[in-house]
Amino acid sequence: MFKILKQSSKSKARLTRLKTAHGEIMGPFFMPIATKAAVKNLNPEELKVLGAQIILSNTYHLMLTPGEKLIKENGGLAKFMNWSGPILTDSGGFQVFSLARLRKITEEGVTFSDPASGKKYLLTPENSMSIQQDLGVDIAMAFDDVIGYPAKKSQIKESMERTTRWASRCKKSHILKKQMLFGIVQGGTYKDLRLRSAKDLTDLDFDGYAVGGVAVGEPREKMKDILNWVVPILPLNKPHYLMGLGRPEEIIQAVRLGIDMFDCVIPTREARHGRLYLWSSELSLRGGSRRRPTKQSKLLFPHFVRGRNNNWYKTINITNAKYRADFLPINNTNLKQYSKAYLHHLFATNEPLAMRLATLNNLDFYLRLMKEIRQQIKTGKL
RNA sequence: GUGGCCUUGGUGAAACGGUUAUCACGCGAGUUUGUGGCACUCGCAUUACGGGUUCGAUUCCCGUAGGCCACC
Repeated sequence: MFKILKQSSKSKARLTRLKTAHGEIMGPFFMPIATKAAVKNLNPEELKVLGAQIILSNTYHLMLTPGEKLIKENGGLAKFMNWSGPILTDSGGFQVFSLARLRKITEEGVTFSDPASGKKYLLTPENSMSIQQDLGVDIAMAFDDVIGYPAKKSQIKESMERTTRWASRCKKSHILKKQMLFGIVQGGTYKDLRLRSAKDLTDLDFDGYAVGGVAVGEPREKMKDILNWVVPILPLNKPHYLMGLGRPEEIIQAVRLGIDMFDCVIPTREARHGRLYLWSSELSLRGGSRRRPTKQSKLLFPHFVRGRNNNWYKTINITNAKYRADFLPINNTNLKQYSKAYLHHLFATNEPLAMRLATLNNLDFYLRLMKEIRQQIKTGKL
């Protein structure tokens, strides 16, 4: 099911292959986010072309609309949305923490009301499992209790221990054999809590392990500490998933610390606000100095393994006035045929195509980044 | 031609003669980490022009320019 094809000698990075019911995934990999059964502005065919191997969707959103039963009736989430590859769903633990109103946590589960309708719902480890099994996804996540930062250690401990008890209940009610189930390590920024959580979850024997409760307001440097504590005591022969992260340099750092899987709203959400992720090598390509395609492909992938700085990529805000008359291509990969000035205009006039092109750019960047990471592990550079 | 009303950022509107001229949109620049496209932060004005009264004028008076309405 899960195989490590190569272990880096320079770091804890590994080149991996994960077999799922809907196909194989080469890791480390990034999952574009399709919260409500759609990656915003793109269709599944385009995701394939971009190189997406798997997408992430949400228990919380789909149970509210259209309801998991309807999707089950339609043959499962993949068929419902016409995506032929693997899907991972989040359990709803994070969403009831970040989105729901009037959240009440008890040992049984979480009651909350949907801000849109006002209706009350109950999410428990058992029905989170049931919903994810109805959706028929390849990877289900255990229902966890997420807590923000800062919080008292006693509260973090309580939520971590509850997460472990819930994980055990998830295990018991998970009967769909072809679906993998991942546990989620909690414990905030405390080493003893993180270690406890990781150990207890390992004892429950999951198909993969996620590090959760990161990027919930804690200082950024803490992430490295957390991964340094947790990853070494997770089973080596299981996938390691860092939930919700992150920026390109954070992903590379996490890969070095042994993480195989990522998801993040950054590329798609920021695209909708006009922020584009670009390779620095592309920005230095000025009009006039045309290069041959063969040389260009080398230029696109900088040796980001060297040095600590992040100047191998840049972000620009295409809505900035300085792009009004910038007739250079948006990028030199999948959007060479459109100029920055055109995209600037699309944002200025609020054309739907604006978000679409920006999303195509950012996902191309993220998925190429992952491809490059795999290549560099393969060739011993990372 | 005569009389009346009017002129405040890019746009539309506020401000009894009294702090740094307010609000919305727009524009300019940011924030965004297991997704609302939401939201938030910061910046953007010689109050049409020229005079006068006053301790102090967007506010009161006179003139000029421009706009709207009515009448001959």
